[in-house]
Amino acid sequence: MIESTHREHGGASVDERGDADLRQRINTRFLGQAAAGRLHAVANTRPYPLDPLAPPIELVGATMKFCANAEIYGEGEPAEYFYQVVTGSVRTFRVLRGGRRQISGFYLPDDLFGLEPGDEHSHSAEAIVDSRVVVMKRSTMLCLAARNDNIALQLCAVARRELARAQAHALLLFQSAQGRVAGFLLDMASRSPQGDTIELPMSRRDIADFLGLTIETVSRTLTSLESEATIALSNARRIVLRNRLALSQMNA
Amino acid sequence: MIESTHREHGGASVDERGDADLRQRINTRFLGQAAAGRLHAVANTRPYPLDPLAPPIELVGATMKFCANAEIYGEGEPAEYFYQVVTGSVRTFRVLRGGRRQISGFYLPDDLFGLEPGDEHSHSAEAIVDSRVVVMKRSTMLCLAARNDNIALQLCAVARRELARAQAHALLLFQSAQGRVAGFLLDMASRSPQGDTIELPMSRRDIADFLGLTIETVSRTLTSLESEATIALSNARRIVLRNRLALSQMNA
DNA sequence: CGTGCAGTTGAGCAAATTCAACGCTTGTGG
DNA sequence: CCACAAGCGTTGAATTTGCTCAACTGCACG
Repeated sequence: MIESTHREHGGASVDERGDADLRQRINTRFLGQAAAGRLHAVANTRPYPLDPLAPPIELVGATMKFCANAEIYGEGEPAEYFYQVVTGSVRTFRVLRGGRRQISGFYLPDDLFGLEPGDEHSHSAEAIVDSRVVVMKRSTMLCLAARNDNIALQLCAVARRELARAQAHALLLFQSAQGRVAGFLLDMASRSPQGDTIELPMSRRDIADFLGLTIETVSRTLTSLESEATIALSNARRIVLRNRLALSQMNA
Repeated sequence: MIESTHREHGGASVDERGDADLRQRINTRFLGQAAAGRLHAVANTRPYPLDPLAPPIELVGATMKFCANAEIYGEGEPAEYFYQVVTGSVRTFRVLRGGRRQISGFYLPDDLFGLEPGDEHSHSAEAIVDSRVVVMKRSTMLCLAARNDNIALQLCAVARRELARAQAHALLLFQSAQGRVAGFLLDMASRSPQGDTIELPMSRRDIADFLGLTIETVSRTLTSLESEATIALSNARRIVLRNRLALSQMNA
């Protein structure tokens, strides 16, 4: 009964094998979530049909589904879990004074996220498109880490990777609009399974809020790059890199 | 003989208790350093008199002295050590295409630095003013960590703090010139021992390269803040916060 | 066949950079 | 002691960049 309720209202579902505590938390979280309607995230938050297939549990945790724009966690909440994208994609962000939004990272399949410097989330996380996410209890991981040095060091490695990502982001923000877009495209391409073809899951607004630009500037920069034959825009969400060298020269 | 050589040419010295391996490395490093003369860091790199007093070793390591603008480590070098500021201050940075420089962080007494995501330094580090720095061998720390879970978790904590710092930096870079300067001042004040009075160790160029602005914009913004009575500039390197509220409103 | 949303394009404007000059302090040498 | 060069910081004017506001296109959905 509880499960059917959150399926109708929450935009998130948990596979059957999740433990009771986790399910409880998920229900309390997502019952109130659809009504939140935060900035830029009001549309398309509809119930999502429960996937009958249980996806493989990659680590200690349960797999959850989030439909597009559903909140995974919110800024200020206690950071009790780690997350890993299975399918789909996720954005993490903060909302600044004046309603502006800073997206701090995009997470694609296999990426880990939710590792916060403190005990509570300094960012919010939302699914960009319908996504499956593995949820791991942080205390369980730390408990394992206490018994297994290797896991502790792996956690360390995750933190360091996240640090590298944040530094790369700062590097992007140092540059001109063209440099930022070029760097973003190169990064996305390096994470894309299809080499030079990028399938963007996120909107222009997301890109703009990640790069610290306006959607107009992002759009103009992309069309300018296309007119120079540096990239090709098959459609708005599908970009092919035609001249990586030119892009890297704009970036660094 | 080796020691006298590096004292004359290197701008760095190591206290007597440093182990032989460390001394060897330091000598090879700093013999060639004075001639490097990198961007923005050519002036005032003279020999520094050896301090006869051995400062307390706070962690597993040796204390070294660096005179103003001396290089502590360089981008691309293997990251074999962690560092902690004892006195003075340190900047870490990368040099971008076109000769621009991105300062990624300022480190004041007690701050740890040199924790890199990979096995080699992704940034360079330089003393801003004459400084004393504790140097700890990374492998020693990791070895300790392997035997002591607590140390492993502490290393994790350091990484997470560094992550928070990088995220805060990205947040700064998202804002207007005024917002960046305001955020910078608030951060420096929060790390200052004297409350509202900030004694800046770094030049306008350093600040500009940290905030992604030009020195002119930094200067203009500061004088503008002073004319609004938000801050007072006793002299160029000494700033007093007069209206923290106004600053925080500009920042977030 | 509208309606609504995402994306693009254009014109005018504000913000920050560039280029240039100037003041202040400091250290050097006559 | 003064003259003077060198750095650092500030100020001004012109230019460039990216933003704001607005219109318009294309596509998906009902």
